[in-house]
Amino acid sequence: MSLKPKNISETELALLRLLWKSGPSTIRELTDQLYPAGSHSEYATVQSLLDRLEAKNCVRREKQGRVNVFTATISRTELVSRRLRETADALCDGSMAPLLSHLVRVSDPTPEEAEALERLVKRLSRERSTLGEGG
Amino acid sequence: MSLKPKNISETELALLRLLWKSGPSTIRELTDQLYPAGSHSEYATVQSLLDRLEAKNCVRREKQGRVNVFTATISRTELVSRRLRETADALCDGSMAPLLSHLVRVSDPTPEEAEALERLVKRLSRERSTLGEGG
DNA sequence: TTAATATAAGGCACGTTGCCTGAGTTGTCA
DNA sequence: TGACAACTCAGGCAACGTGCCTTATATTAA
Repeated sequence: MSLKPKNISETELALLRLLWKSGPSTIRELTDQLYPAGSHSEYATVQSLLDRLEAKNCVRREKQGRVNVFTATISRTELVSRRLRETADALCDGSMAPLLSHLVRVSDPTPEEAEALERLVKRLSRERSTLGEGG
Repeated sequence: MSLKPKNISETELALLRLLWKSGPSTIRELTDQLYPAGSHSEYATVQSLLDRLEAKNCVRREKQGRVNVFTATISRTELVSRRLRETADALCDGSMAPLLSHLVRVSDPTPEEAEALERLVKRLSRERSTLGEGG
């Protein structure tokens, strides 16, 4: 499983965002948020999207009474990590360093942010031992 | 044009990588690198890919004599930038900060790299005025 | 001329994506 | 009981992207 993390489409991501924001939800709750005027067909659309997200190991369904409650099984951070790695692999020979330096350069850093980064780096050198988990 | 920067596929990216490495090239040269045993059909495949890259404003063709010479019109850095922005928009409400802090955390920094980062940050506070070009 | 090479135009099979229909199941209420 | 609503599941469809290929048309060299 999870040999090749399949791509997640825009609409699927919209559902994940809802799940991250609202926590475990039913199809009905998700449909009402994604398609406020949604009828049966929109409901089925959300179901299809959830089916595919489940196949991609991004959500888990759980029968509660007679309804399914869906929970995100992948975190925002995990997806961020995955996308950064994909970018590094595709464009930087797998190295994250160019991404990092690029971000530092273009992230429109105010003086305070630059300071924060500096603090982050300093904190890093203390916490180094507890890290190393790349997700 | 370039309203919505279209996605660039894996194979298209392979061509861009060649153009970045070798500079302006003919279809023949690109085909020989991408499909070492390539015949007519592979040549046409490369042509299709270049057509699409041209439509996406990623390469430019220029007739030199009777052959077309293709040049990348988008840089690796530009693509990195675009992908980071897409990730930030899709997952972090448009903010680059989470990407940055994530990268700092997971980029498996050795003490030397941490130092380098620190230097980067310091250099940043000096160079800040000359930056701000994001695209 | 013939042969080789470059180009252009167009199509094809396959997978993904967003959306939808139809049928069956379960629960509620008169 | 029967009518009705809501939930679920199976399946399909059109549009698009992608990688690949064929055919036809120039252009050049032998």
